[in-house]
Amino acid sequence: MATDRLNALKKFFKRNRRLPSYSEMLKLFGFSSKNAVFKLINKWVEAGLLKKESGKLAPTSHFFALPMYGVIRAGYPILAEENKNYLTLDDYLIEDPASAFLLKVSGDSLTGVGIFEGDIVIIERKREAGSGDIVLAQIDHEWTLKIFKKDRVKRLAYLEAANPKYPPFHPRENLEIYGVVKAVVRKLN
Amino acid sequence: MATDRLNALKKFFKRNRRLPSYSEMLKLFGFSSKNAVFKLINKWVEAGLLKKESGKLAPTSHFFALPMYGVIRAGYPILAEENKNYLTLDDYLIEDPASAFLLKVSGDSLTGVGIFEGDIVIIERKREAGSGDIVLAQIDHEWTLKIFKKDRVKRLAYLEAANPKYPPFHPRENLEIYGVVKAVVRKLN
DNA sequence: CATTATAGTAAACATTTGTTCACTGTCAAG
DNA sequence: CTTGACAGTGAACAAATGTTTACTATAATG
Repeated sequence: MATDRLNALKKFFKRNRRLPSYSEMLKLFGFSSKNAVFKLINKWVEAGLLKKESGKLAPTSHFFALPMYGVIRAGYPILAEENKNYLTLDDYLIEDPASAFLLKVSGDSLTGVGIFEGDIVIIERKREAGSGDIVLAQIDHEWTLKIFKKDRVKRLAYLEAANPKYPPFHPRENLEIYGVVKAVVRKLN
Repeated sequence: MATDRLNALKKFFKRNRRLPSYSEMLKLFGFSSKNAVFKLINKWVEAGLLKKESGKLAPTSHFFALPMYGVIRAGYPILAEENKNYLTLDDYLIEDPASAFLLKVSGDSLTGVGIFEGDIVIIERKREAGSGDIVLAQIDHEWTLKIFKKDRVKRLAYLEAANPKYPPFHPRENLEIYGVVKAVVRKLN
C-alpha cells in the first residue's frame, strides 16, 4: 500500500535524520526504476508532505508533525473539533535550542503548579526572572527549582514552593538565578 | 566564531528540515572554497555532531538534542548533577508517530493528576485501556477525556475525573475508548 | 628565526543526483 | 472491445555532488 511506503520513508528519516536519495528509495520502496520513485515523490510533494526547493527535497511540517485536534472540554464532555493543526513538539516547546536544557524533577515542592516527581522541565538559561516564574536558582549556594517571588514592599527576592508543606525560602546570603522553566513534560506509565 | 557557523547550520536544518549541500554551505558560512566546507564538516563529524554514511551527511542525535541534567531535588535543594544525557523531546515522547495525535485540554476535571486547562496531551490511538489510564473516550456518545476505571466487583467500566468537584461517570448506554494519553506537555507563560 | 599547524583559496574530477523520454502491462469505465 | 488512466520498467543525460590535490597566508610554538 502507499501508506506503507510513506511509513518506510518516515522511518528512514527518523533513523537517519535525512531523506534517502532516489537510488536508496529504490530499495526502500521495492522499485527497480528511479522513475517510479520520481512519480511517487511528486505525489507526496503535491500532497504537501514533502517539498522541493531549488531542486532539493525536504520534508514539510506535515511530514513529521502530529495532528492537533481542537480543545476538548474535560469538565463537560463535548465533541472534539476537527480544526486540525499540525505541531512538532520540539518546535513548539523549544524556542531557543542554543540556550535550553532539560532537568529531571524530583521531590514534591512544586506539585501545586502541576510539576511532579519524574517530570522533565525545559529551562532557558537566563539570569533574570519575573515574579511568579519557576526558576532554577542557587539560594545560599544550594541548587533548587522553585517559584521566584519579589516582595513588593521590602523589594526583596525569595523563593517559594508550590506545596503548603514547605515555607518560603528567604536567602541569607544570596540568590542567583540560572534559568527559567519554559515548559513541563510528563511521560505517563 | 566556529559556534556561529554551527548555529547557522542548525538554523538551516530547523528551517528546511535538511542539511544544506556543500555549495549552499559556501554562502551560509561565507567561504569561497568548497574545501573549506569539507574540512569544517569533517571536524563536526569527528566531534560527533554529524555523521557520514555511504557518502551521505546527516546529523547525529547530538546535533539537535538538548542536554539533560540529573535529577534535582525540589523538596530539599541539592546540587544538580552533571551526568549529561541528550534527549530529543519528539523521540522521547512519541513512540508511534503513526498512531499518535495531540489534543488541547480545557476544563479542570483532571487537575488532580496534574493536567490543566491549556495543556496538550499526546494520545495514542487504541481501543483498550488499563484501569487508571487517562483515556479519550465516548461515553454515551459524548467525547471526553477522563480516567478509565474498571470496577472489580461489578466488572463494569466507568470514567472518573481527577477532581472532587465531579462525580464518577457511569455509562448508561456505552463507553468506547479511542485512545490513551501517553504524555502531557505544558508551555509556561 | 625557522617551523609547524591552522584556516582558507582554487581548480579539477569521478560519481551520483534528480529528471526526462519512450515504453509495457493492468485494470476499470463507457 | 476500446479507451484512458495508473503503476511501473529501462535507459540516457545534464547538472550538481562530495572529494582530492596543490597552494597561500596567518598565527602560534619553541
